[in-house]
This record gives sequence, C-alpha cells and structure tokens, in this order.
Amino acid sequence: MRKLLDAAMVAFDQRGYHATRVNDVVEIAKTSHGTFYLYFSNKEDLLRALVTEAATEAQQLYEALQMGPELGGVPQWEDVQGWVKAYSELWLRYAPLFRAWTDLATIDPELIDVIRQTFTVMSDALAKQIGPDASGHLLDPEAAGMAVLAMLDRFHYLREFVGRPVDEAAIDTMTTMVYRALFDGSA
Amino acid sequence: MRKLLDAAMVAFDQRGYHATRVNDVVEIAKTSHGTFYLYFSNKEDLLRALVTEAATEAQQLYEALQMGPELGGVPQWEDVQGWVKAYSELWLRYAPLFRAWTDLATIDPELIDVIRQTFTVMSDALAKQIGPDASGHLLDPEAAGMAVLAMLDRFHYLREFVGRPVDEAAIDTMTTMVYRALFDGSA
Amino acid sequence: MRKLLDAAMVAFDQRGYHATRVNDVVEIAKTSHGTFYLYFSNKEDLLRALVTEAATEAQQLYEALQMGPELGGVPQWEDVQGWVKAYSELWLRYAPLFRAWTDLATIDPELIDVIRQTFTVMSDALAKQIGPDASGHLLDPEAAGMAVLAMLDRFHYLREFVGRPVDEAAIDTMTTMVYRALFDGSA
Amino acid sequence: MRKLLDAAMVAFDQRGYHATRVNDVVEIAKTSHGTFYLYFSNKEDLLRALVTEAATEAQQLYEALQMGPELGGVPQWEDVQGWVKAYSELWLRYAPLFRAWTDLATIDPELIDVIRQTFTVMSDALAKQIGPDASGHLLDPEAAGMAVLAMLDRFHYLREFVGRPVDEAAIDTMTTMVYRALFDGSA
DNA sequence: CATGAATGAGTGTTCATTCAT
DNA sequence: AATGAATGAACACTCATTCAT
Repeated sequence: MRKLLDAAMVAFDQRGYHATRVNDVVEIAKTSHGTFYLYFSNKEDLLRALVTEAATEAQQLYEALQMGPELGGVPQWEDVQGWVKAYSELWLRYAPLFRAWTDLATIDPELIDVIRQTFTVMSDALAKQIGPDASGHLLDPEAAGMAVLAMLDRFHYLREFVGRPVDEAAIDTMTTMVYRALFDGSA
Repeated sequence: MRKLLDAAMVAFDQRGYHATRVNDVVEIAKTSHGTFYLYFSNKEDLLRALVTEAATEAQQLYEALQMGPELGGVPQWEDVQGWVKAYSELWLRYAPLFRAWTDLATIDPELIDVIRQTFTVMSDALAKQIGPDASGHLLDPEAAGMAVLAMLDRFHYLREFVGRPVDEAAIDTMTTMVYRALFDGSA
Repeated sequence: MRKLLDAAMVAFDQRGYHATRVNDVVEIAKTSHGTFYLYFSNKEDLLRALVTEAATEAQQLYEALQMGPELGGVPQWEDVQGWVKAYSELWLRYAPLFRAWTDLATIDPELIDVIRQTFTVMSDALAKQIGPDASGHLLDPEAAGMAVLAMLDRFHYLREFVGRPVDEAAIDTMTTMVYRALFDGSA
Repeated sequence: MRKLLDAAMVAFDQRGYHATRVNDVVEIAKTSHGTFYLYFSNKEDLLRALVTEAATEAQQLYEALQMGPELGGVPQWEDVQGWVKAYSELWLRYAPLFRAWTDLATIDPELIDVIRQTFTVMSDALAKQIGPDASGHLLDPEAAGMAVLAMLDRFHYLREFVGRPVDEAAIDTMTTMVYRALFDGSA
C-alpha cells in the first residue's frame, strides 16, 4: 500500500493526475491491477488518501507555527524565515500534489472540503501571526494571511515551472517580503 | 468560431477543462461536432486558441504597466493599486483559464511555452518596477517580481475557492502588502 | 437500432444473456461499440428494450384472448387450441427471452415489475376464461390460471431443452389437458 | 465442504447464481478462498455438486412415485395429491437451484446432460402413470407427462415471483387440474 | 489442512474524431 | 459551410484462481 502511494506520487509527478493511468501506478509499484483495487476502491480513492496525508501534514505544520513568535511581541525576521522554510520543505515533499492542489478539487467533491479546510487552517494561522495591533489601517489580517499563503504556494509552482527552482536566495526574498509586508510598517 | 470559443469558456467554467467534452462545447454553442472540427483541428487546438488569447492580453497589460511609475522614481501606493486592479480584472475575465493554468501545462507541450513565456514577461515587468536601487540587500528583484505575481494570481483563486470573492478591501490589502514589501523598506 | 435488437436476440439465443458480451452483439450487427452506446445506455438497457417489446406483445395477445369464448358460455376445444397456438407462436418468436424470462428479473429491478405485470395480466386473463361457475369446488380460478400459464410457458422450454420441439401433437395434447382440467369437469 | 455447499445455497438464494461471487460463498461459510479451492476445482464444480445432489433426489422421488398407484388401475385424487405435495416439498428445498434451472444449463455443458436426464426421468415417470389406456385419442402420454412436470415446476416459481407462495389451496388446485387433465376424461 | 494477499485476463463504457450527406 | 451518425482506441474496474506461508 505504501508502495502504491509512493508509486502514485512518482506517476503524478511525471504525468499529472489526469494523464496517469492506473496502469502507470501499478507498473511503477511493480504490482498488479488487482492489488491496486485491493487497497483502493478506485483511482479517486488513491488520490484522496494522498491528499489527506498531505493536508494533515500541512495543517499540523501550521498549527505548530502559530507557536513560533512570542505572544504579544512582533516576530523577528528569523521567525518568518522559519515559517517560509518549513512551508517550502512541505511543498517540495508533496510537489506533485501541491502543483495541482486546486485542480484536484474538481475531481472529487469530497476533496474540496479537505483542501478548503486546509487552506483555511493555514491562512488563519498566518492571520493570527499578524495580530490586530500589527495590522495597519489598510491591512485586513484575514486577507493578508491568505495572500501570504497564496504567495508561498504559487511561488514554488512558478519557479519550478520556469525551470528555476526555489533556493536559499528565493526563500530569503520571500521572507523579507512577508516580513516587510506584514510587520515592518508597524515596527 | 467566436461562438465556440465563448462556449468553451462557459464549459470550462462549469466543469473544468478535463471534465469538458467536445460534446459540452458544441451543445452550449448550439452547433455540431462537425462544425467544431471545421474550426479546430482538435480539442487541444481550441484550448491553445483560448490560452493564447489570454496570454496575449496578459502580456500586453504588463507591458503597459511598466510605463506606469515614473522611471527612476518610486511608485506611489495608488500606482500599485492600479496594477493590482488591472490584474484582478484580467484574472476575473479569464477565470476559467487562470484557475486551470497549472493543469493546462500538463496537457499540451506547446502550451507550456506560451504559459512559461507569459509568466516570465509578467514577472520581469514587475521586477523592473522594483528597480535596482529599490531592492534592499535581501531582495532579489527577479524573485520578488515572481512572488508578487504568485500572490496576485493565487489569491484570486483561493478567495474564490473559499467562497469569498476578491473585493475592494482585498485589493487594498494586497496593494498595501505589495507596496510595503517592495518599496516601503527603502523609502 | 433494429439491427442491434435483432443481433441481440441472435446473440442471446446462441449464448444466453449472461455470456453475451457487448462485443458479440455489435459483431453480429456489424457495427461498433460506439454505435451500441449511441442507442442504449448500457447492456441492461438493451435487455430492457427487448423485454419490454416481448412483454407488450404478450399482454396484447392475452388481452385479445379474453374476447375469444362467448361470454357466459363454455369455451370449445377449438377456442382453447387457439389460445395455446397463439402462445406457442409468441414463445417461439421470443424464445431467447422466454427461455430465460425469469432469470432476467435478477439482473435489473426494473425488469421485475415488467415481467411480474406481464405474468399477472396473462394469468388473470386465463383466470377470467375459467369463470366462477366453471370452477369446481376444488379449483381456485386464480391459481388455475397461473397453473395453465406455467404449463404453457415451461413446456416450451422443456421440450426445446430435451431436443424435441413443440409440434402439432404437443399443442393438441396441451389443449386437451387445459380443456379437461378447466372445463370438462363442469361440462 | 458441507458448510460450503450450504453457504452456496444461501448465496444463490440471495443473489442468484450469476451475481454470486466465490467471495460471497466463502464469507457466508466463514472460511477462505483457499479452502474453497481445496474442495472444488472451480466455481462450476461447486454448482455441479449442488445440481447433482438435487437431481439425484428428484430422480429418486419420481422413481418412488411410480410405485404409488396400483399397477393397472387408475390413480385416485389422493394419490395425485401425494405426488404434487412431494414435488412441492422438493422444489422448496432446492428453490435456489430450481429457480435458476433454466439459467444453469447455459453455464456448463456437463450440467446440460444432468438436467436433461433429470427432466426426462421425471416426465417419463409421469408418463407411465398415465398409461396407454388412460390416454384419450388426443393425449400423447409423453407430452402430457412433460406438461405436468412443466406446470408443477413453473407454478412454484411464478407464485413465488408474484409474492404469493404455494399453499394448501394451490396444491389442491394443481392436483385437481392434473387429475382431471390426465384421468378424469377417461374415467 | 487452512489462509488470504496477490494476480491478470476479460469486459463494459467513454469520448475525441471522421466523413458521407 | 454545416451536420450528426458512426467509429474504435483507450481505460477503469471485477473477480475467479493461485500459491507462499
């Protein structure tokens, strides 16, 4: 089963979810059609398992992150860098899923809820970091949290897409942008 | 032909690209399969036409945008708001395509180039706005340009996804974030 | 479509419903898989069309039959022979269906109703022929009607099965049995 | 093994032969796939065992029945009732098989012979009861025997199918019909 | 004797594409 | 130019059967 999940990640990585046939997955996993359907009731079910796994980890990561900055204080640049790095690692680990994250929601209604909830948990966690006092008169914390999430998420995709993967410098740039955008104005 | 392109947008909007069958498009366009293949050599061809249209407009928008701020000076908050608004309108007009952007790239190799080029043009245009002097020691202009693009793009998707579409306040929040992230620190 | 229905009858005749693959039907009809699914939404749908056709004809036959004997009087042997012959012809025409008539009901719940209703119409029509006065103290008209139907139906199957198809003599024997069983005792 | 045979009867009763998977049988029998193939070489083999059992009993019943009426004499109504009751009990015991009788023949060529022989034995036994003298000028004993068998067999199925199982009154009606049809005219 | 995880051949169904009218 | 009936390649999924433990 683990073998099938891993094989599915490889297959999705190579061809994307839609272009991946059950055949591809079982070939990579070096097993058979029958075995596939022994562990998953269908192709969607496999996707669901994978997405749920990624979603759980993403939520755990962000729940932990809210503990980062000292309560009441303003986060340091290094704190922010910590978040950004953590997200980056998560994204890269589940790249085949994150890349198509939202497209996947069009496949299975059940996934919509899982993904929506994950985004909500993540952006709420970010919104809390901003805090009411830090938000200037032009910043809506909720929107800002989601915007940061949007930036982190999509930046990874775009960089990969243009063939220039995310490196240290990119992480630092994002960190600085987030730091300035959210906290610098009120510092 | 216009009827078919419009119908395709409606169909993609309703069901997403993958779930859309040629049948759906011709039904919405109130024409026949035969007519479809009179104007497009296949399904990908239709998609290509649509994406090219959107890509051209996106590139034109960003080429125009670089004219916005006075060369050499630092943009004003209102200038930034202008960009953000313009992008927002573009995104909403081509929502069915932008939403699936990620996914489209996996379909047709020809599309990859079009999309990649569009992203590059857009983020380069943004990078130029930041300018060499405005970039603090921790900001890589290229990365920052792409990060802004990433944020704007994905924010629209996420807001739509969680059922809270982008409004004035959201645009202002993004504007402020972009303004602070890119220019405020060095102002 | 007619071509497919006819082909299906041939295929069912050769292999029975369960063993018949869509492939067999389209091969006999000299058409393609795609065409099959143009006219029938699936294999069951084809069966439904066929069964409905046979059921309609069977019901019409029996509705007409009730007009046979003079009201109030007792039917003549020749009248009974008319019924038996008519049923025999019907059975032979739809042999591939009648042969498996009841087994088919296990496939599709919708068919259960069609078949049940057909049997009810037929046995009720027969029951009416018997009439209240003709029924001796040991004959329940409803049960008797169904028993006659059962005999006619199954006799054809059994004769075919043992390789001795129903001929004139067999029809006369059945006629006599029905005539004696139902009317002779009270004549 | 007995457990498997019984489980198969239950499964066939619930879902019919075709819809019954080996899986269903072993689940009801609370054993495993491996065990199934320890006792039966395949699914057909199980069916064969079951059918042979039923066929043997049916033949024994009818061999015994021919002893019923005094040789040379005409059977009494009560004698006939005895046959009918005996058949009814047999049918009910093996209902899942008798119900599918028709269908089973299409599955396995070996079964065809078993079933054909059973029908022949039964109808011949009935034919002998009628005897040469009892058969009027319009009755062919062989055909009449088979017709009685057909009636008894199918009547049980139809009654069950329309939801009105065979009761005492139904048995008496059939008895009377058989009695009149075969013997009354010549009495 | 018993198990149940693994297998893969077989089949139903979809849908992009063609072409005679 | 426009039509839509016909096509068939491609793919998901089932389930009888095997065999290492």
